[in-house]
Amino acid sequence: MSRSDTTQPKLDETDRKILRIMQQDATISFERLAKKVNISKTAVWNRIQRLQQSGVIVRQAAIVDGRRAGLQEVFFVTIRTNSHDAGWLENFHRAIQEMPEIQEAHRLAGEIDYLLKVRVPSTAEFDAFYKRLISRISIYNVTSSLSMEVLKEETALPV
Amino acid sequence: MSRSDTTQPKLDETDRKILRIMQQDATISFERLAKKVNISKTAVWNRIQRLQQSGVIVRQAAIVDGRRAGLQEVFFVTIRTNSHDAGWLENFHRAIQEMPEIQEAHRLAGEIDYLLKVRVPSTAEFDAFYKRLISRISIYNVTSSLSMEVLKEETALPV
DNA sequence: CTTGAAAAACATGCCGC
DNA sequence: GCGGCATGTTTTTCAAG
Repeated sequence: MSRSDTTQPKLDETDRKILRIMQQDATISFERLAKKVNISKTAVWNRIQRLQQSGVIVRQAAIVDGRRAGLQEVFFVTIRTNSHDAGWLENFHRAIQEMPEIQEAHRLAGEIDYLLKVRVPSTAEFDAFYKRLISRISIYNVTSSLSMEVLKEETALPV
Repeated sequence: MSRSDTTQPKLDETDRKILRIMQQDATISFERLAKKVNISKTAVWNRIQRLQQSGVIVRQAAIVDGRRAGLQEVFFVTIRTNSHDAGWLENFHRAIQEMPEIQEAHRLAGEIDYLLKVRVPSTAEFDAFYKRLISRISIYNVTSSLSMEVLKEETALPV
């Protein structure tokens, strides 16, 4: 199952401190990080190594401001479907992975089957995206909601 | 307004290449990055400096796997309200910023007023969060949907 | 924009405790 | 587990074409 392939390494408070700091600034040197969490440089190095190998730290990345990078609009797309066969699913999964405008895709419990977060340069571009989406997959019911205002968009997790 | 305080620096194709690479791996050295985008090390350095100062690159951060870090569950919370006065808004905004479980918050056009993405260790923890939320703000209608499966969760934007 | 140089800061691995 | 030392690498600034 999609939920079971994730082993959970035990994290102590020092690990979580390291994660909190590195989620805000991954350019910090081992030396300064070591001082902040009150262990040696070597120990910090070993812990980060372990956190990376166990997949807790996925990667270190530049966080880009969507609006300033020319991607002004965020839409949320809810999808209800009636075809739940394997072929439809595979097709749907492939479409999601292949369409870079789709930033997030979740299968939900309840009324709505799927929720997508979509980021595009403009509402006109969203319309083009929408047409491409519905031409690729058969959908029973779709609704698209424009985000008028982003109140919070936080990449750092509360570890 | 909340949408107009974002100036948009012009980005050329080299800038976008740099952003694409650094969104995947910010630990790359200037030298290797320079080779990849076919300009000099110094030029890369200057561009990155400019991208950071103009706010296109917000920061460089460790990307953490929520499940492996002990945050197993994702919920989406839709909110409809009937009180739109300034006091309610301020209170709501403060609650959103202060509750670290809330990773994203959007004001939507249409039926739903607000959409929250909430990340918690367990469904029990979500229940506790939910009670805290509705005790802080008066809400006309709320629905919470559990994400059964994360099909895609991409921090890199398609610049 | 480029090359090249140079100092300071840093990463990395090894050593003995 | 720890601290320190040694090596090579990287960052950052600067000069000059």
